Amino acid sequence: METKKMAKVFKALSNPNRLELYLQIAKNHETSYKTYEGCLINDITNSLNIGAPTISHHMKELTNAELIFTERKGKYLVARVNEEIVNEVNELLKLQ
Amino acid sequence: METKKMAKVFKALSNPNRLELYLQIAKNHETSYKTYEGCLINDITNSLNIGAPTISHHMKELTNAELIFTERKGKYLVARVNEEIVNEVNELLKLQ
DNA sequence: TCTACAATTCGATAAATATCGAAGTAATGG
DNA sequence: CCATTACTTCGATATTTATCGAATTGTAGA
Repeated sequence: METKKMAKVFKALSNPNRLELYLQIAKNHETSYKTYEGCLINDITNSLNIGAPTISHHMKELTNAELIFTERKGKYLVARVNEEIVNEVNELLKLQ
Repeated sequence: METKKMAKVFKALSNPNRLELYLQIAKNHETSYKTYEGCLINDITNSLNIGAPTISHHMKELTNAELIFTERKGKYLVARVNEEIVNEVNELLKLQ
């Protein structure tokens, strides 16, 4: 991948609250690997110390960097990590 | 590592020019693994399309995020990646 | 249909940031 | 010493960004 796109991914992870948001989405990915339906954003909103508009903004950034996919389930928003791009990041940062 | 420190690392990599700078330092790390003395910043300055003051600023950001170590060799500045922190980043991003 | 809840949009604002040119420092080699 | 080269510091600026409150949209359930 080109540097510019990668930089965008890193920028998406560069804000503490947004990184926390991403990590919770990724964590949920792990814990419910088999029956994975996605992570409920509403749960995260209640645990992070920022308002809903800001969460919404951060979600857009993560989506825009293609780190996650989102989908509406009824009145809830669910998110899943984009494994492919995360693997690319890991490749880029791997030493030797 | 705490999220806040990690976010700082990602922020350091979030600018295209600075990411390029880091990647060149990391690449030099690979190619001269045995006899590694560090990467000459002057070579990079000539290959990137930004001025010396900006390079200097970016170097400070990378250093501040502890992604690299720098050392003066005569009139040149040399840099080496901080393997430890890069490994931590990889751990954090690893899926499952 | 009314209420409650989840999420988004909008507009505003304070803070951070990338970049530059000019001037300064420091080291090298004549 | 003097000139050259490498890098840093400073001050300025235009742009981006994180966050908020208020208002809005959308969904579910009574």
